[in-house]
Amino acid sequence: MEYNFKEIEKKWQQFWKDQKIYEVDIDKNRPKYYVLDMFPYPSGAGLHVGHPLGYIASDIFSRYKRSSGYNVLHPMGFDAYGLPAEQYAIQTGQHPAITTEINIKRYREQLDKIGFSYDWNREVKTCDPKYYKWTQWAFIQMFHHYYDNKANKALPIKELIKQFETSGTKDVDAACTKELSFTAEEWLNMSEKEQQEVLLNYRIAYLADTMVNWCPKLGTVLANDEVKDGVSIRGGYPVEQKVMRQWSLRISAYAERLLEGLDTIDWSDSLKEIQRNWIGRSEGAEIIFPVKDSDVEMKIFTTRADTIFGVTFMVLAPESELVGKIVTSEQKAEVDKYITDTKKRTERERLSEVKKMTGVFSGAYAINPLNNKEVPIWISDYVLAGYGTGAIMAVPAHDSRDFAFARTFNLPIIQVVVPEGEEPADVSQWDDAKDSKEGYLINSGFLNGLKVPEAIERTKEFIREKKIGDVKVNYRLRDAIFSRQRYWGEPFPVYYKDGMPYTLDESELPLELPEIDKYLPTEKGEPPLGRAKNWKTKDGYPLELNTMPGFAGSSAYFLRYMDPHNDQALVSTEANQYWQDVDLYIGGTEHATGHLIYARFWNKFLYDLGVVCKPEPFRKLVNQGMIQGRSNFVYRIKGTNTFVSYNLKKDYDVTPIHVDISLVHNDILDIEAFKKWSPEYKDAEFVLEEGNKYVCGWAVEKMSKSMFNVVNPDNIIEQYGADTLRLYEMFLGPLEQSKPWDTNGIDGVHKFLRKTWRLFTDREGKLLVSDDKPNRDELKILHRTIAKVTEDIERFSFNTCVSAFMICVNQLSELKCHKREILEPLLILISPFAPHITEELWHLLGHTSSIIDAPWPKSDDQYLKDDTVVYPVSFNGKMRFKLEMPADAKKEELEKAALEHEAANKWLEGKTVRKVIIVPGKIINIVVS
RNA sequence: GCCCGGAUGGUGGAAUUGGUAGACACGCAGGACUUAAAAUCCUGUGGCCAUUGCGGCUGUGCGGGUUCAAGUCCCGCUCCGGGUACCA
Repeated sequence: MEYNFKEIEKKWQQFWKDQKIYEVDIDKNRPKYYVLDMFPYPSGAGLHVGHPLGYIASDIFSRYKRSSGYNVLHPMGFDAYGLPAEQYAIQTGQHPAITTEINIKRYREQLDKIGFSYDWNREVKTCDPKYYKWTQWAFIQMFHHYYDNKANKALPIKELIKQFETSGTKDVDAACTKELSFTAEEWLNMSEKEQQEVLLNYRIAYLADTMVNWCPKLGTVLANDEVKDGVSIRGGYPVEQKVMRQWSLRISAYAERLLEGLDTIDWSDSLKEIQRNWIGRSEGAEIIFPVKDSDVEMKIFTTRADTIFGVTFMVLAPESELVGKIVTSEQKAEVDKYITDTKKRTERERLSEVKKMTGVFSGAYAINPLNNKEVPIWISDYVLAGYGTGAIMAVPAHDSRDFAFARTFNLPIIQVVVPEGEEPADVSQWDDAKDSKEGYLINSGFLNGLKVPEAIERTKEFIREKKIGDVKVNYRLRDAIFSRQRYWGEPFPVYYKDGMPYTLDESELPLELPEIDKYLPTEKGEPPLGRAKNWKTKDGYPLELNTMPGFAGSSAYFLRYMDPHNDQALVSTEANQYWQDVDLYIGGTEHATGHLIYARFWNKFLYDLGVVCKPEPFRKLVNQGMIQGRSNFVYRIKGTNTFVSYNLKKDYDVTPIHVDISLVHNDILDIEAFKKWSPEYKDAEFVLEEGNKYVCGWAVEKMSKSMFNVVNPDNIIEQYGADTLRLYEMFLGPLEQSKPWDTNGIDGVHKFLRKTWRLFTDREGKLLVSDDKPNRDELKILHRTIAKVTEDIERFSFNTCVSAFMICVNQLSELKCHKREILEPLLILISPFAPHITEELWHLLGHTSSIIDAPWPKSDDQYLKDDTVVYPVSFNGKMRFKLEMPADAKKEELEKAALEHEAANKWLEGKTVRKVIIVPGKIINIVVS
């Protein structure tokens, strides 16, 4: 009987399902281990071979941990809300819930065929009301909490109200949108509406007028991580800046904790670095510059307070509130025009014209508090309203943007830092600002002669003494815009009374997404929910029309898996205490600045509330590399329907066109199939090369439908089986590396499985396995494999595990070893990688329970050591011959044996031995000259 | 620009702490079995030179260095990939 993967895989997948093998529960007698995959967004295209890479790795690890005695939680679900389903709904009128359900079903079928050990009983879908009830619940909690900087955690907003009632803002130190100042009396005299407005300034989930990324084409605002290079990540549509009243989450309050937490978790350095950059902590000073002939003060943030004597002008962001207060009547017209002009520029235009400086003089002057000099205040969009105070002191000599601005508008430049080993230079000769990280100060009054770090300290002291500013830490991380003007997302549990937002009572959750007639904004320009009939509370108050963004549903799903059917809480204390946190999270690095920040924030908030017991949700995180596609091209001669083969194309003017890789084998085009592929090519003609072949070009690109290079796992499974797919994806190379999909090596791993099979049965299907005692050689092969594979799984080196299996099976085949004592442990080792074939053989050996619960074999040291060591003997570092010696040979014996070996003569002749280096068990190196 | 990765045969890759570079697999070449094919098995396979034999030289992107010994460590570059960018 040959290895029949089709029958075997179907049979055992059914068995696992029937026996509920993968369902887990709290078991206090066993340690827990939580292995999580980033759940997929179920797109219409289905899974391609890139998706399962991480899933296979995590599945191997889960099975390995389970076999090692852990109670393993390994769940899966679907990130089911999102833009593509809604865009599709707009085009077809089909309800996104229907397409989403169809796509999920297809994903599920594809996943099931690969043989994953998911506990599907714990499946979550973010669009399921039973699930999003808890997304809404968390939002309500955020609405009713504020961030207390003294306690350094979220506290109930009731506490803040109490403080307002007794002492106003006097002792309040809370994260807020705008610094407010009022007395208890003033607070008590405010109307309810005014009080609510004040509270929004402190709530962790708050509504405020903020500068947002507005994408007209998608008809919605986007968060910072959803925009790149001035266009939306989904769809690539232009994005502009606009002030809108939007929900935001005060994630910036957690910036420091999000940064510090990185030091406590086991993530790749690159991922941590991306998050650190995104959080963007910078230490500096806030300094107040009074405005001349006015009581307005200009507060600026700088990391280089020491260069303050080099300030020759100030710059305000066009959006800054100060602009209106300081602009002089003579300059007003010009300033207004500039502001209108900058508003019209899209984010993309701003970015593409980085080098071109624009700006306008405000007419006002600021006074440098250190030397009392007057400097002009300019307005320019190179200063961002959202960072720091939206105003800067410009030091053109040492900042290239300020330098460019000064040159454009002919403003003076004063050098204040001279780099080590240089002389003060003539600034008019410079073509860029001078680096000022190291050096000493000049033209700087009391700072003259000081080194940069000393000067920074002195300036800070001075600022504090004179009370003209303060030392301050700034973060780049902005609050997360949380509203989307979209249909297919979680509704906010919010209604409006007198224009102010209030949350629904928890008992009214979930607030279900209503049906609407069209998935488009209303005529009045309201979001799609404006079309819903009766979209109001039972008391008649209108409900929020925005929905939540994609990251809402994925921010706490890892907690829900711990207790997915609980309708009383997001997660019970008992379940959370047991499962605690994710021990291993595998997923792509593309979520570094989105999901992985939001989820950490969300978790920390719940930690502050005492809902969860761990401050960090993902203890270890491994990024799997991308599997890229290998695309093929045909070359059409411009203006014709004639295609020219790859090696002849240089003689023609051609356009490369992607061709579906299923029409190409080893880069040779199947011409007939190509003609049938599209009516456009029915009458195509071809210029062929030698052998009448049409050779295609190729490139490694992203795997995507539009490139016609998608490889579907179902086809591979059909041809080779799931076990081969699993092994091959691992064999391809290190998990974390990106690599193009190429089926060239797949025969090798398939052959390996057949070879493994043949250790157990002969051609007729008769079991060959015997109960004979294994000899030392066989035990050595086994135990070395156990040691190697165990170690390699622990360090996520799955590709080397596969080669270790191959070596082991090759050696056992050579020895014709069919002994149970060897083969049984070997099966267990292979089972996490190839669960189906090993389950079949396991049962053939007479077992009746699943191999997944067979205890992981332990290697025995006595088989790992050899009695002898084959020493490489080198002369001056070059290996010349090998010498077999007893493992316990002394250094002197080794030296003697090496020097007396006959092969050594040749290398010793006419030379003097200077030194002999012996590393026992490793190497002998003889230094001669 | 800045930050982080990476570069090893025809190909994917291995070498975990500085200690035999190229494991394992693909591909290729030759052979066995077979009427034939498939399947399977065996041999060879970095380059150059010598092949009558032992063998020798060279070789991990480039240039230098440390060391008895460097793919691995240090310095300087080149190229590729990723992140980020008027962040003061």
